[in-house]
Amino acid sequence: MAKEYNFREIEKKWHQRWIEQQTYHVTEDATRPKFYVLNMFPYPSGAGLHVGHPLGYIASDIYARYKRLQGFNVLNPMGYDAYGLPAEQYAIKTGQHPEKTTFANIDRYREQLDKIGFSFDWDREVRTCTPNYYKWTQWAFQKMYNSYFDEELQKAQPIEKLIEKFKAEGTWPADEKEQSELLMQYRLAYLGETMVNWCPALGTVLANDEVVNGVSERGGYPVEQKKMRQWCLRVSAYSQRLLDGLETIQWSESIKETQKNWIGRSEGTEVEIKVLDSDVDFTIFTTRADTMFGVTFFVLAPESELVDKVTTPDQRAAVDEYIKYVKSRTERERMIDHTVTGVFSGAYGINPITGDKCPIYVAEYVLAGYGTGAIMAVPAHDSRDYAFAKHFNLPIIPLVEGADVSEESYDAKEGIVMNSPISPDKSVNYDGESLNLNGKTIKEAIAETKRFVKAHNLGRVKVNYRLRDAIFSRQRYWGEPFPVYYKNGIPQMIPEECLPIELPQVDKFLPTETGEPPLGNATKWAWDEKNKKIVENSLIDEKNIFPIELYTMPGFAGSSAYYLRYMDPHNNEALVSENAASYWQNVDLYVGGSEHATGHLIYSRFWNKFLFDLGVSKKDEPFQKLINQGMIQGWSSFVYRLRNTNKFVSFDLLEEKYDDAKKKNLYYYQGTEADPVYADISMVNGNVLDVEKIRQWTPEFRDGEFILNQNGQYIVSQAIEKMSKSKYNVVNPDDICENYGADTLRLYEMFLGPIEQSKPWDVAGIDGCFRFLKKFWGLAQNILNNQSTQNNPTAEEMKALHKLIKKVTADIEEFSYNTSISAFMVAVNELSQLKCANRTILEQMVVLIAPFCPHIAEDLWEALGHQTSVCDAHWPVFDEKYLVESMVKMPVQFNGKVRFTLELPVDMPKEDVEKAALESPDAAKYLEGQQIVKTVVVPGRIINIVIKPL
RNA sequence: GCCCAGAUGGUGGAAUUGGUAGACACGAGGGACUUAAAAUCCCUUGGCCUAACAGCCGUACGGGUUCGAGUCCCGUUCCGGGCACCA
Repeated sequence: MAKEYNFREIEKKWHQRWIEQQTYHVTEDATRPKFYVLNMFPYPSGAGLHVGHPLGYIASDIYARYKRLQGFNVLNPMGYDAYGLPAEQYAIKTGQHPEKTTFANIDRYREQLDKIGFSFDWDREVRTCTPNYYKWTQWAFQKMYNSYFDEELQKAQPIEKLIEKFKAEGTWPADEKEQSELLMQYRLAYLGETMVNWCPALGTVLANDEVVNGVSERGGYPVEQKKMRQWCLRVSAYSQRLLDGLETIQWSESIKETQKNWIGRSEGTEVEIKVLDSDVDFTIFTTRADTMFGVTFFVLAPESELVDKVTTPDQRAAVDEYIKYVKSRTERERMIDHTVTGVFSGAYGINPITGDKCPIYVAEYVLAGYGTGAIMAVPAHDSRDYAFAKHFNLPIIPLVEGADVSEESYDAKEGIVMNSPISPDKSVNYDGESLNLNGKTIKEAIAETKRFVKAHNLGRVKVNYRLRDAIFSRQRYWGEPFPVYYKNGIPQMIPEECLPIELPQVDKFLPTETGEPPLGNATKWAWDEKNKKIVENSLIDEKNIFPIELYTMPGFAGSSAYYLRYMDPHNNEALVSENAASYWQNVDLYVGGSEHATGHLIYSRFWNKFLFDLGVSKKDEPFQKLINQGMIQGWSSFVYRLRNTNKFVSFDLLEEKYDDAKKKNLYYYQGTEADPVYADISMVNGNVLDVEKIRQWTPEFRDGEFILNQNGQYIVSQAIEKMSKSKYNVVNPDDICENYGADTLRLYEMFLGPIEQSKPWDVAGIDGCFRFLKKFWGLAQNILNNQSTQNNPTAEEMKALHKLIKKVTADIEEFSYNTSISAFMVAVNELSQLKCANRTILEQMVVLIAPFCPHIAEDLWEALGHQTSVCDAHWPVFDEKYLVESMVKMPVQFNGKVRFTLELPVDMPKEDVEKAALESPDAAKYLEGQQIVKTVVVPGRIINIVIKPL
């Protein structure tokens, strides 16, 4: 009697066995090559795992298991990004300590993850909020504080070197405060008085990547610009290295492109501009040095310090008023509204190339934070300058032959230069040379102008980056505390041997009444410098006892170097030991969402490059290959409530109108507008709502009146959206494990489509994967129960097997798991048809499927008489000879006919191909007793002979 | 506006990278087994025209290169992602 496929029993058995035998425990092993597979670790949210989470974990687990079968020593760890806003907000609401909820969520995650059968080495788990982990986050911060970026060496150096340099130059100030201020301009972690994104609703500052379209990424609250003293990381120092590094790693083009845009390198020229009748001068930055002859005005950013110096007394009032207006506008308003505004400063700048005096304006379209905060305006060839010139009626000088600038500017960087100069006397002579660009291409003209500017000391060639330094402090409780105290307002690092500085207990997680961050609520948060310990605030005397920093670190602090900690998670002496770092090097395969392109993936690369400069990390780039798994979306369902009533109307009864102003459809029922309300997907079958179920769901529906369509059904509308608790469209993996088993879940998630693609979750296809596993199990049972001693696989069996080995191996390497699963389905069908009874074939099949379906593989492996785990088997090696032994490929049945393919020499003429094919002994076998319906010859390659029985 | 990636049956998606378009799966239809259902197995399933064989048309749209194009080139439309007053 063949055993049934009882996945519940099988999976339970092997989950236990894996724990008992420590199957996934990894240690450094110099005799084997390493392979490091990593998933972006999750933030443990209260909603638990949904079916989208495991997608990346399954994909990487398959690869990890595959690599292990190939003989690699594979590190495949998992942990938790445990600091986060939701836990803190929950704490504010309930008073429940964030650690408590976070740990409860982690337990739930772990339980769910364990069901899916991952090969994680849980001994290496990290949680960013535990002191033995964040000790090293604090440590790295202190190292950054004590380092600067040496432009010449292009790497971080100890700050002492810089002090020595200043001393040698004689520029080292005697005053301690001045020393601190000077060094702050160089430290990689520094206190900076900068414009920050301040979010009043969240009560904290945000990094640039945390602000989307002028509102906070989390919650969508307004964000304003505010000048504050904050900890910052000098990420911008590494701009060039971050850019160069992209060339050395295997990431998708689109994500590299996103990072390139974010870093925003632009090569240009800085030119010094003298202000007429004044000793003030300023610098402008341009990438279009060729357009110097077309400058008709200059523009300063409203926030620029130059505005004050340049403004003439008679324009003072107008300028002040304009600045006031600019300050009143939020970041969001400035982003959406691009109407031309500006004011004349009263001053004139002298164009060093033409000698012309041009008015200096102040306008908000010039940004203070980029370049020098001052530009030269060339209205003919820049659309923004053009709009400004038209508005203020300023001259426009075209510089490119054939360019029509009567209606719009000509921004393209193509064409032949003219009017440069417009007449010989319009080009200033420097040391006997004056610039003439006429007749040159724009490219040549840029190069020539750069040379000229440099040669005559009018400015310099300069590379600018858009990448800004990262704001590194947050006014929150649930984050890493800074190991910093203040002595007379000067920051001091708490000695390294005293780390970690543990997050203090507070009774309230809100800011204090005086507006201090939540850590201001701590009563024991002062530093005893002499005794090197944390003491009560009340003891602060500014002599021996000093206040400790109240800010905490942002979310990306703990997630920036976690991959290094996995290498050596229990080490108390170092972030990672020399030995472990040398062995594991860096992550070979990193799997995670592309939404981290300008956040985590930049910070992590920066952090790693810094640690690389320190010699702690062994590779300049942390993640060699990156795969971005797509999002699994959910089907959200909506019911429609008539406005200001408790009536819900079936979707097909509603009238649809498009609203131009809101750019969306509005719905009406007998003239009353109906508003969509989320309905939980568990209450919807197809697109029909279970009215009784929804009545029991929440009070708002209980007494609702449901207006049904003529079939007596309530139809919902559906939309594909991101899976989220608040959209009530979450599908949970536990139910699938319960009903089909983890192996089916793993198979199905991979079978859904290419990993990198986003797709809506749809259970419809899951039966196909489940059926396949049952078939495979059935085939295996037949083989295992076969008593015959003959043990030689037939040529056909070997062909089916090796076709599979070839396909699966190639597909796994390319992460094309869906097609390799198809190949399995074909192979199992073929072997079933061949009535395969061979244990060797089965054995190899089991190894091939082990990465995908580890539970069933383990069970069959054991049934085949093996004592060890299938994880320690060897990946089958493909052998060409089983495929080319015959010229005839496996015949394919279709439409009641049989089709087969012959491979023939490439350069054989068409007629000969046909003749050779029909006469070949291989074909003869198949052609006997058959009628040839049709032959199709693909020149020089393949011939298809379609046959049917006579 | 700029940059990137896409568009293939009723559906999810294959196609050895220029060589039989639609693998595999879902769904649908038909059949077998069964008292019945579930489960399982077999057949059909891009469109048109056919009793059937055969034939014609088909990879968003319009051109082009090629013996041969889903794949390469030019143009258009649509969807997704990133950046967005960055000089």
